[in-house]
Amino acid sequence: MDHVDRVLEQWRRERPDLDVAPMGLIGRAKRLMLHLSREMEKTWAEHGLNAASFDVLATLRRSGHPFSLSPGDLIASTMVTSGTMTNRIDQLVKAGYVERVPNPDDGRGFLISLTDAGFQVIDRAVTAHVATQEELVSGLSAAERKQLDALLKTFLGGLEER
Amino acid sequence: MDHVDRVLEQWRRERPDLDVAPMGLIGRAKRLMLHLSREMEKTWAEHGLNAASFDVLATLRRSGHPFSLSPGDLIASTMVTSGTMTNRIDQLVKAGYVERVPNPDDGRGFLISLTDAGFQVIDRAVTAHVATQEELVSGLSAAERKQLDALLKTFLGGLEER
DNA sequence: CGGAACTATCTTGATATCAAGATAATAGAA
DNA sequence: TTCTATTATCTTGATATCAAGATAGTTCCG
Repeated sequence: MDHVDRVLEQWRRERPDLDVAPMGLIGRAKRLMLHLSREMEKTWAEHGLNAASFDVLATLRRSGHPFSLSPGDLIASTMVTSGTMTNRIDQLVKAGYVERVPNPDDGRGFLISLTDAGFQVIDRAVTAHVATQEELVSGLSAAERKQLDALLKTFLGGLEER
Repeated sequence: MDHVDRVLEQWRRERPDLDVAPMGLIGRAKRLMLHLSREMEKTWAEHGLNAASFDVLATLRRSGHPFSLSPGDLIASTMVTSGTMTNRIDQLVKAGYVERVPNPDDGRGFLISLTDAGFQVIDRAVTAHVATQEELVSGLSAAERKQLDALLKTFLGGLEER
């Protein structure tokens, strides 16, 4: 009997005409992400980062050498608007973690490039982040993790193929 | 090979020292919630609501007669700060969906009470919302839903019991 | 009873985000 | 080439949120 069960119980009493099973599923997923996000946020904070800055730096880092992507590439990877990305990049430039260099192939744009400091901070942060994630999933057995991952993939696949 | 698989592949190439399996699981859950949230938002918008206002009105509605809770109760249910709740209530008062009445048992506080208009809008909105959720989970079989719900409950239980 | 500690809510100031529009450069058709 | 449509990015204005502090009322100890 968790929080979601109590919510469903209330709805069944008040609106017995509704089938609230999908609400339970989605409600648990939402609440789960809330917990996970808050825990991961702590790890990022230990490295002076937050979800936004980690997201951008990690995208650059994992893209491999020369650790440079256009704002447009970053927007596509991170699913935020252009205004949001401009703001994120401004802050990372101010922190000295990335540089804006003119895009040699397109005079309208820039390439956002990890600095040495940026590379170092994200490499340390991602190591800690992976350890935090391992800790967060430690309540599930290996079999459960595999099963859950497969179900999430199926679910996500149905939504992304539209 | 979905978006998350591509991210993991990049990390395995760049940081083969890291075990990124938990990142895959959490990444899929996050991306799933992003899709689900955006779809549910559309339904709320059709009723002039958003996630915040739906959240408050639904909490009042499912609490049952007399559809009144204190701001403190609403804060506890919705996991937001007091400043956020004050703002949400202000907007709902302005929209005519709730009223602030002095709490007869505690002179410091108020009770937030659904108006008739508020009751009607949330009752219609929640009906549509449940239909949207049913549609969103339709890519999973009944057995898959049950299995997923059980795994999420286990996962969430491990995190909430701390 | 009187005052210290606590509680409920609101206020303030800062931040992140988005949608829509502005700006500047590129690409493609005639 | 030259004009138009498109694209990449930044700017602007509005909104939601949070953390920290202010305010007013309640509780409880002595």
